[in-house]
Amino acid sequence: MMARPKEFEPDEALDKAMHQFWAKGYHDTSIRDLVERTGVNYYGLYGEFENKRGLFLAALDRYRDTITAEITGELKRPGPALACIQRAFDRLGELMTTPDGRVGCLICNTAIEVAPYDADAAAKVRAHMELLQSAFRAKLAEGQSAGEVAEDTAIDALSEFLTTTAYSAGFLLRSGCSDAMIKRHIRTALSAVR
Amino acid sequence: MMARPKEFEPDEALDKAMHQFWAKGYHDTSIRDLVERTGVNYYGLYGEFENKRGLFLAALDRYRDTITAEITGELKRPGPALACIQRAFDRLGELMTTPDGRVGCLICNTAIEVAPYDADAAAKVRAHMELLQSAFRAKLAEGQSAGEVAEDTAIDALSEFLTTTAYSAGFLLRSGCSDAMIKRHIRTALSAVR
DNA sequence: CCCATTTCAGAGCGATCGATATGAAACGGG
DNA sequence: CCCGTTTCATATCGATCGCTCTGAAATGGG
Repeated sequence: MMARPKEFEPDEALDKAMHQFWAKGYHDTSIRDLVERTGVNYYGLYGEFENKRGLFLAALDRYRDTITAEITGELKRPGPALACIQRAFDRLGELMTTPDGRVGCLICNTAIEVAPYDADAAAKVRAHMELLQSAFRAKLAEGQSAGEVAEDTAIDALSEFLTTTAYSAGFLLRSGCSDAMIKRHIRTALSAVR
Repeated sequence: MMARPKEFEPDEALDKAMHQFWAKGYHDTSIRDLVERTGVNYYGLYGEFENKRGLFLAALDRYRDTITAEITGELKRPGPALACIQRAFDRLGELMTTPDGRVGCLICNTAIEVAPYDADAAAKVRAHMELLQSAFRAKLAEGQSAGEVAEDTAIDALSEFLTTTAYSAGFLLRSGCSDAMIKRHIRTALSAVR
């Protein structure tokens, strides 16, 4: 039997909630904020997700599947490894400013604010880092077999460094550092690997 | 005329409050938490500092004057610039783990959690970055006139990069990254400048 | 030895938190 | 065209928030 239909699209709602958490963090975002921003009422939110924390954890997954996917997408495109990696960092820089402002990276923010006291959030942060690292690693390995990355390059260490550098960029951007400063930081950091 | 004496030392109380904010962040620390941790009651806290936010801002200053002073102190000691800078990073790594755990850097945490929505906190974060940068810059200039740092080294750019790298370390430590991983990150980053 | 003054300990304030309960509204099946 | 079911919109819950107020306790001066 049919009944009254939902008036919201779960993915759209989750996307809006994600942006709210992204901009304001976990503790400074209230359920009322989420109801306002998503346009979904309490019943809908609590029915779709278990509670505030469940919605937050789902938002972290949504971030991985949309925002982070843009970064790893750049790394999966064909072409020279170094140029590709540079484009990934460029894209990263673009994605960290939204209509809400210079919000940085949701995973970075979560790592600082929530992860130390929430094992599930911490696990998602860690998984996210490994996802990013494996994307860098794959591209470097591809570049190596194509002969454009030196045979003796330590790919594991390098992909790890690229990952930590990407996270640093997210942190610095939200910190209020200028785009120019961040660009300099990344350029200097990447110069260590060429 | 005299009256009942205070039963707490303002600096001690501020120090304990600082550690609470350092570990738990601003929004997840309640006044009751602060009363418990400092051993100072509401009347004392609100008399000494204006309110929760005032106490927090005072804690940021306290952090600069105690913790950060340890880092800049290393940079002010005589000796070869590079070795000195390395020691400063070592000290930094030590200071970011406290009895509360791997708490990272209070200024980094504040930059992420509070600064985007609190102009005063943001100003303190910025001032802190410049403090650190000028300490690096002074040491590099000293090393340059001593002939151990190349004459054509761009000291401004380098001190800026050392600063952003130091902040990155604070971020990575709280993120749950292993000490080994952070050490590798710093070593790789610093290799860019030698 | 009382008194004015300050601090202490904690009760209590209105506001807001996350979460739930309630009644009206929107459907399709019989 | 009502009925069962689900969602919508919102009132409401107990708990906790930042903060203030209240009486008791602790001081030194007169």
